[in-house]
Amino acid sequence: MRYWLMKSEPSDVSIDDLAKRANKTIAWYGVRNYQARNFMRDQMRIGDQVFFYHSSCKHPGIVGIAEVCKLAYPDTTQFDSNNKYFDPKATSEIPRWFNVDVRFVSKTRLIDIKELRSYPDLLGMRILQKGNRLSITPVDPAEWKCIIGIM
DNA sequence: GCCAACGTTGGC
DNA sequence: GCCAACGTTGGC
Repeated sequence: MRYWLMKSEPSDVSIDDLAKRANKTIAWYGVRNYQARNFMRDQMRIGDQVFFYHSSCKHPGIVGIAEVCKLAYPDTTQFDSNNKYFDPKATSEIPRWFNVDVRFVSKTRLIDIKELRSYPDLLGMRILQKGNRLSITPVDPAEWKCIIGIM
């Protein structure tokens, strides 16, 4: 089982939105970066644990835990010309973008980026590197354990 | 709203 | 296949 950190803009989908959904589940649609796509498509397995991270907002940081509950399949938004994630180069025969489904596990207190930076054991996290923009990043087990420990 | 960092695009 | 230009991300 692997651990991940997945960013979402709370104005789009927040941890509360996830908790309120039917089955507490949502498709992680809208990823348009190949590296992040590959993580979902090639590496994520059912049961993988996810830190749910709020980004591009007033209080960026980890706000909850989710888990992968469905393996990657084509992101339906790529085929919808009315959707902002529409990709004219994608076809149902050759889809370009994939997403997993994630299920709500729990809310946590906000662990903001400043606090994350305050723990030496976490300084290697991808999310803390300058210029990092990847919306999905692996979290190593020691880092996961450390963060769970401070919750 | 600024702007550094980075991924993608497209002309050559 | 290089690389400049461009668009986007995301913390601040």
